[in-house]
Amino acid sequence: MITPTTAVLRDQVYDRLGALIRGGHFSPGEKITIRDLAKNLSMSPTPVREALYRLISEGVLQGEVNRSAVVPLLMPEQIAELKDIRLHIECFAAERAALKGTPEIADALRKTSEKLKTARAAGDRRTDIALVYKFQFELYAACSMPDLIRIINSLWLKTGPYLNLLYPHYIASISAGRGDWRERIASGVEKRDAAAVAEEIRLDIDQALTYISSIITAAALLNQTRG
Amino acid sequence: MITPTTAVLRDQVYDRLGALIRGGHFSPGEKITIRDLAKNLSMSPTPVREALYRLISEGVLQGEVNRSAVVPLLMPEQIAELKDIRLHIECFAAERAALKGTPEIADALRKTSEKLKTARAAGDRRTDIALVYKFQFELYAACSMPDLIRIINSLWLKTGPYLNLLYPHYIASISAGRGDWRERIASGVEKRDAAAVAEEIRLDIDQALTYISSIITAAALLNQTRG
DNA sequence: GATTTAAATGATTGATCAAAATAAGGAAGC
DNA sequence: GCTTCCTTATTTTGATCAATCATTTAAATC
Repeated sequence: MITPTTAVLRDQVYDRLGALIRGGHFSPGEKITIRDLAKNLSMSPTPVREALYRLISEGVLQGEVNRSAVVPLLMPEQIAELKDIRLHIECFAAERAALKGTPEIADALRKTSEKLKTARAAGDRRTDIALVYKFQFELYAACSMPDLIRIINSLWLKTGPYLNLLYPHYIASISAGRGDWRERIASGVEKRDAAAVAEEIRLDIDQALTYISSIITAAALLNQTRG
Repeated sequence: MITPTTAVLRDQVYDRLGALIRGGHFSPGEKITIRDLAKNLSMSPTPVREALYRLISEGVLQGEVNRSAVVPLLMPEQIAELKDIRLHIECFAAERAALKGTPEIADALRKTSEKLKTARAAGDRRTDIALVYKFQFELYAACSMPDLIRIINSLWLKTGPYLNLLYPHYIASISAGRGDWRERIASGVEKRDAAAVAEEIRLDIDQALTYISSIITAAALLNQTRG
């Protein structure tokens, strides 16, 4: 997992918060205050504020001027935008990664995929989500484009708070419907079949974000009815 | 509007630095120190450090731990990566923008293009570069995808320090060779011809960054010879 | 040229300021 | 009498600053 223990406090905060957000530990609409977080992490407010500033500047968190940071409540249109962007950028990264694929990378992907199956079978959602992230970024890292990885990372942080919506129904239906698509990615990397790898990524992003969008829409309708 | 300047100092610093970087006012390899900049801007080091942190986290500036920020010296491979990413993302944005095009947007683009011609004819490089930026982001803004705009903005900041290399030779040869391509973009937006608009953007990015890359390579060879 | 010392510089802290959210109180209206 | 709304005071909280600490660069000395 990508958690380099940097000496610099603000980066530590950024990494830890990022892991929490990616893991779906924050709910949309949740408020994050500098002082509370600083107290929890036993440090002064400054590094915490700097980490939050970075997340806000990336659009991961939302922050009005002189106000707390909040996890954004995304509308279906914003989910659609994220889907659109992720489809283009991640399929691109997946293609490039596949073209530079090696047996070693394919093995690493298979190993991660196996661990993921184990965690999923055990119902360990935390590990599950972490390994989903690990698998995909092991793939993307193969394209050796750090600027691109950074962009994708930021996009994943934006979808992070909504990942919980996928469990358990969507996840179950997917493993029933699409079979072992991570294995197909691994073998695609082995064979350097860029189109096949990109197509698997495309399906994953498309289906997952479509599902999330429908849940959000349904919830909005329900709230409207309630009043 | 009374004060278009953001109330928050760190954002002011970020905006000002960003404008300077985009305008090519910083040279690759140039060092930026917090205290100097803070003194120049008459403020304490804190907001300056936060703005620099943001630029570093975006990959616009380079910063080792506990070291000053420097404008990165890009190798040809890194320019190639930037070109690759920009080609994919900006062509995507251009297509979407064209699909949502209106006569008003086309008019605005034409107006900016005319101003650009005037500045270029007058040899006003500063205005020239600013208007090149304005034109392209007026186009991209039409797609109404704020997350995408943010990504492209960060990519432009990375190429900013190398824009000066395009003047005056490349700029002259382009206006001779490709004619009024910005007018073709404007009319493409009018006709909602996504493919045509994307193709013009593709050519622009491809040619400009290929040129920059060749200049860097040539300069590196020269330095090597000198020893 | 290597080692030690001094200066420069970034990171972190705690204090202070300002703005916003919240709580409290009271007046007006039903 | 009760509620509602507005005003005011208190508290919370973010931004900024200045001081301190730690590290790195440079300067100086041997």
